[in-house]
Amino acid sequence: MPEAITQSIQDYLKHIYELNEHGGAASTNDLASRLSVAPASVTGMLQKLANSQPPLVIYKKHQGVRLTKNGEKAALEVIRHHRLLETFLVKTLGYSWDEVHCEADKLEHVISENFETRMAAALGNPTRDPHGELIPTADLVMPADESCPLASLRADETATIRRVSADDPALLRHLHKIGVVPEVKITVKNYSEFDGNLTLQVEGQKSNIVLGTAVTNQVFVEKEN
Amino acid sequence: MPEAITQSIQDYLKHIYELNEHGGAASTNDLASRLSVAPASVTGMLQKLANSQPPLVIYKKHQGVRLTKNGEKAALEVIRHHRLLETFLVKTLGYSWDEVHCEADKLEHVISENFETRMAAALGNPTRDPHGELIPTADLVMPADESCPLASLRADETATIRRVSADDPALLRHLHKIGVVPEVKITVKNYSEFDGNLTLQVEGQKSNIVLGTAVTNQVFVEKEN
DNA sequence: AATAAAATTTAGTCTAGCCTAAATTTTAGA
DNA sequence: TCTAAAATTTAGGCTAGACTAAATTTTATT
Ligand SMILES: [Mn+2]
Ligand SMILES: [Mn+2]
Ligand SMILES: [Mn+2]
Ligand SMILES: [Mn+2]
Repeated sequence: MPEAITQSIQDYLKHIYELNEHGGAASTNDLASRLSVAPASVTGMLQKLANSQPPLVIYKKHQGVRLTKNGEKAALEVIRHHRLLETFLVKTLGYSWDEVHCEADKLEHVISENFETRMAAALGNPTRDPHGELIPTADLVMPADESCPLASLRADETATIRRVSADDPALLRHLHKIGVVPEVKITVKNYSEFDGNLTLQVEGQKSNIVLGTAVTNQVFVEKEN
Repeated sequence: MPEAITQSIQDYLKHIYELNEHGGAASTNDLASRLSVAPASVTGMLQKLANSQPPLVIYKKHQGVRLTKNGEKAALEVIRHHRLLETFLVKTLGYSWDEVHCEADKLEHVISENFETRMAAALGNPTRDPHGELIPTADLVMPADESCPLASLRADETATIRRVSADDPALLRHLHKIGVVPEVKITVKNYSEFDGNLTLQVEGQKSNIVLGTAVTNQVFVEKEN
């Protein structure tokens, strides 16, 4: 009797996936703040997910959680929905890339497999969403990500922007305005060792721009080979 | 402090609206069967809706409920979402008219006003959904319905099909196959006073068809003037 | 290694929305 | 008009998923 994967559980799994990608295990507090829920509530849910049949996470007290294979599949299902929806909203309904996140966050739990399939086909089975994030395949495999943080580049390096890992609509609008969007080529003109600022030449833009690490850590690029 | 209109409440209001349209007040049992919920649960919810601030229904024990103006607006909001979504699914994602109901029933609670507006614009502000049902306007007014049941026609009368008020996918597929869909002209060739069967000539179809009252009561037409 | 701070868990509550069983009210038929 | 059936309401309970406050464990700092 596999227990129902509710909307709430889908949100937990999605955020655990994203936290697992970077650091190792996902901590109670990180989950609480991402989910806007009290830490005690997270503990309760993690215990439930760990004891569900089949288990969706591996949980050891005070040491955070990791997804099991089952939990990962369920997470990738939601993430695929989310990223396909974002793409669909932009391409089909003319949303801008700073508006789509909220809408997709609600729709992702509600669409059927039929909807997913039709949407993917209508979009030509895209591999990235409007922010450049990779879309898990229909059989729920996350493609390998070859990109590195823009912050890690130094003077004279050239690279192509692949993805912007930011939710903040104001930042997204700003980046769009200065041309910092996926598939655009950039060249680092200067690196400041004091504050980590990068001076960039952006393909298609007249003047150079300077970005701090708060921004350059959220932009991911692939270096020229 | 206007209380939150949850997904569950939206479903209650939508079904109360539809029951109010036909008979007068909506009964506990009718609501229970439409919502697939125990009658006792309906009673509990009706009391809550009647006591909410502002009240969404007028409820007198043992006499069913009617929507208040506030309740009607909330119901029309959901119905507008539902019918626009059905239209969108057919026009944009290639769904057939027998598939859309389930999907729209989930999405109707989740889309934003932004989504609604963009969708309506993309579709050219349609006035009817794929089944011919009228779509409430953006300011939540339900257009007047001029149609009457096909079952009320008699021999030699000619009419245009306006809407098909059926959920059953199998029936919808059948009607589609025999060309009984909105905006098609039909002529009654024969009425059988014994079983109420109608023999119809359907515009664009080679041979006549015979339909029983179980079907002709769900098809609505406008007579030739 | 000791201790203060931070993170996490436990314990106890709450609410929405459902349920069943029993009681009551309405309605229809003789 | 009486009575049986149908409809509805009341009473009492349950579960998911949240919360707060208090207890405990881990981590960081001296
Ligand atoms: Mn899917
Ligand atoms: Mn995205
Ligand atoms: Mn609306
Ligand atoms: Mn419809």
